[in-house]
Amino acid sequence: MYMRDQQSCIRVFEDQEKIQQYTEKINDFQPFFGRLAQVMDLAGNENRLKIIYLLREENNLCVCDLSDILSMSIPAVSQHLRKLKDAQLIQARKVGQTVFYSLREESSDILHLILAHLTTLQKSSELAVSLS
Amino acid sequence: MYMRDQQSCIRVFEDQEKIQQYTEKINDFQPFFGRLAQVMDLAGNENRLKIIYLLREENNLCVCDLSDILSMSIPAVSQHLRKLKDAQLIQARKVGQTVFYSLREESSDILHLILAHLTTLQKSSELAVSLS
DNA sequence: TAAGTATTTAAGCAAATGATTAAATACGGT
DNA sequence: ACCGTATTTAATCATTTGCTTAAATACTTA
Repeated sequence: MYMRDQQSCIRVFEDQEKIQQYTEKINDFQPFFGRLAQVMDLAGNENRLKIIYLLREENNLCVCDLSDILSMSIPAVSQHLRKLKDAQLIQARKVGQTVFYSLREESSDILHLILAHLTTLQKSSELAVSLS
Repeated sequence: MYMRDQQSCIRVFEDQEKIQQYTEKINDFQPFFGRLAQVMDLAGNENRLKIIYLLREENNLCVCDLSDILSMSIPAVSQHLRKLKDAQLIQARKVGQTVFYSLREESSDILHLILAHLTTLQKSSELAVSLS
């Protein structure tokens, strides 16, 4: 009498073909899922999301500005900016001793969708307020 | 001679008014940032992103199906599903001893934008392949 | 070249994450 | 009632995250 592997699926009624089809699809588009998940993960931190938002609103903010607006320490902001830069979502431009950050034009398409969505939410919220 | 707080900003040339304006804006829309970051964070895990994608393609998949397709252990899948359910992004329907999961209609708007974007990437990728 | 300012980097740490394994629960058929 | 199947839950653990503090770097100006 052998011990069954409790961790795997046993069910009889499964659409083996459909499973196979999706397995392939997932594999084929693996790079998309990887990059997309990376961007979402970065935007999934509230402070980082705010940074992204602010950089879109005002395209040249320095570390100090972000620190003031978000009430975060300078190193904390700097470390978030580094991650965003490593992922090619933002770029830095140094002027004197000040470093201005901005969104990269070629940053992820999905980032622009997200930002556009945020703006939509804001607009509709402002409308609601102005009507009340 | 007092010790200056190295952690805060000192600069003279700052647009105090702009800083103030954005500080308020960020505060006003805090709930949006919170929810949006939550959704992005959930979608920011590659396996979870794939689960979301699959649930959109095939609206009734059980834990076993997802486990098979993604080559993940059943408990791992189950725990991801729990997080998505807690965040109101998906729902469960029990039939016998099988639990079918599906995207909630009222799930986040941004989730649909993201999925639509994924589909777009796929389509253009398939087109590229078919032309080559 | 010394002092001040803006930023980055490094080290340390508490908390969160995502998996694994084992046990519990729920339901169906015999 | 018992056994098998589907799923969840709990305990555990290594890894990652995001902050803090302190030190290093870079640039400006007196």
